[in-house]
Amino acid sequence: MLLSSPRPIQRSQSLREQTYQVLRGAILAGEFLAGSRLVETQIAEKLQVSRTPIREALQQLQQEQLVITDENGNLRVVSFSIADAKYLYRCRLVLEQESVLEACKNSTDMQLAKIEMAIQQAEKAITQQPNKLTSYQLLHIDYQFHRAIAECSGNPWLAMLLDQLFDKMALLRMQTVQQNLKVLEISSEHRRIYRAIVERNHELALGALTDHLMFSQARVIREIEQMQNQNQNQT
Amino acid sequence: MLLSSPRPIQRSQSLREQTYQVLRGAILAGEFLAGSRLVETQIAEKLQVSRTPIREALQQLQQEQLVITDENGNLRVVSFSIADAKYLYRCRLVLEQESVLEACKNSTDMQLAKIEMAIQQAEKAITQQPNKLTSYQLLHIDYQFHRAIAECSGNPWLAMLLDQLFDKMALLRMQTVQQNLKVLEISSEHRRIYRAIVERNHELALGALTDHLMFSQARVIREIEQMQNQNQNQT
DNA sequence: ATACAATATACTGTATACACAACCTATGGG
DNA sequence: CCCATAGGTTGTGTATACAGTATATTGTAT
Repeated sequence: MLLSSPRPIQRSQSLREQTYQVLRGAILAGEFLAGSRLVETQIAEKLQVSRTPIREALQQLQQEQLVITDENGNLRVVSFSIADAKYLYRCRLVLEQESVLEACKNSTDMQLAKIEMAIQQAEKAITQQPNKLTSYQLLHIDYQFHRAIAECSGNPWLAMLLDQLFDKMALLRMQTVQQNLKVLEISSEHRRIYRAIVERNHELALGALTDHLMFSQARVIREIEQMQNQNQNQT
Repeated sequence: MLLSSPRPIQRSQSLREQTYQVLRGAILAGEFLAGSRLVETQIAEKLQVSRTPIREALQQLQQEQLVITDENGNLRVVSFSIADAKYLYRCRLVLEQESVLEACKNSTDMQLAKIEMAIQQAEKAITQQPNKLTSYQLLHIDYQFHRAIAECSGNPWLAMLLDQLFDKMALLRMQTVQQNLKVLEISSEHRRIYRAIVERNHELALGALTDHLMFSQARVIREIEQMQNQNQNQT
C-alpha cells in the first residue's frame, strides 16, 4: 500500500517502523536509482539511528521484494524487466477481476461512496494543480481507487495480495520517465469501471477493468522501452 | 586459487534463516496450538541463540501473517475462521485458474513430467505407508503438485503469491482434526487436472481445478465446523 | 606495468547491555 | 475488606560491541 495509513493507527512510533516507511517511501519515490546498493551502516549513519531498526526495515523490504540480494549477497533496489511488468500485470488482472466481481455483488453504499470519492479527489488534484503533482502522488491517487474496490470485495486476503502488487507497480513506473502519466485517460477509465459497479453489471465492469489494465500495461511497457532506448543511445 | 567453485557453495545458513525454518515448520506442523503466544526470550532460551535472530525470524513470520500481534501487542500464532477459509480459497482459485490456463499454453515436456512426478510420489507415499504419514507430509505432497503447475505458467510472481497462500492453507488444515485428508479423492482430482493440461484443454483443466478446489474447501470447512462443535461440547 | 601477496577497510551476523513500558503482586492505609 | 500504589517481573525496542568475511588498497617482485 502506498503512503496512506488505512490501518487502525497503532503507535507506529518504533524506529523500525519509521525507517521502514522512510526507506519504502524513498524507493517508491525513485530517490534511489534502480539497482543501487543499500548498506545498513550507511543508512544508519544518515538517519542517525543504530543498525538494528535499519536491519529490520531492510529485511521487511526484502521480503516484499522491493529490495533483493544480488549474487554477492548485497542488498539492492529491485529493477523490473518488461517480462516482469507483463507477469505482474497478469497477476493484478486476475486478482482485480475477482475484486470487481465481488464489488458488484457486495458493495454497500458507503463503500461505493468511497470509490467515488477516490475518483473525485483524483479529478480535483489534476485540475487544480496539473503540473505540481509528482508521479508518486499520482500513483497514490490511482491506488486509492483500486484499493477502494478491493475493500468492496470484503475479502481481506485479496486486498492484501493486491497491495503487494501495487507497490511493485509503483516501482515499475518509477523506473520510467517519471512524467507521462496519462491522467485524463486514467480518470475516464476509472469512471467507466465505477459506473458498471454501481449498476452491478458484472460483465461491463469486468470489461472496463480489463481494458483499463491492458491500457495501463501498454503504457508502462512503452515507457520502459523508451527508457531502454534512451540508455542505449547514451552509450 | 583458481580452483574455486563458481556458485554452488552456500556457506552454512544464518541463524536467522535456521530459526525461521524451525519456527515455520513448528507452526505448520501444528506444534503450537493455534493462538498460542510466542515470546522472543523464551524461544531464544529454548533454541540457545540470542534474541536477535529470533526477532528477525518472528518478524518474517509476522509479515507472512502466520503470526500476528493481538490487541495487546503480543505475538500469537494466527487462527483462521471459516470466513478466512472461504476468502483464502477464493484467492487461491483465481490465481490457480490463471496458473492452469498458462500451463495449458506454455508448459514444456519437462515441466509436465514434473507434475506427473508429483502425482506419482503422492500415490507412492499413500500406498506404501498409508498410516505413517503426518498431515504435514500429506500437505507437502499436495503442495508439490500445485506448485509444479504454477511453475509451468512461467510467471514467477504468480508462483510467489500462491506460495503465500499455501502456507495459510497448511495452517488452516492444521487447526482441524489432523487426520481425515481424503488422499484418494485428492489424487484422482489431481490426475484429472493433469490430464487436461497435457491435452492442452483449457476448459477441461479449469473445470477440473475448480472442482478440486471447491471440494477441498468444502472438506476444510466441514472439518473446522466439526472442530468447533467439539469445542462447544467440551464446555 | 602486471600479477600477486599482505594488510587495511567495510559490512554483516550475532550477542549482549540497557532503557522503558506493561503487567502483576503484595503490602499498607482507608 | 477494598483498593491504591510501590516494587518486582517480564518482555520489547534500541544501541553497541565483537567476530568473521568479503572487498579494496597498497606494496613488492617479476
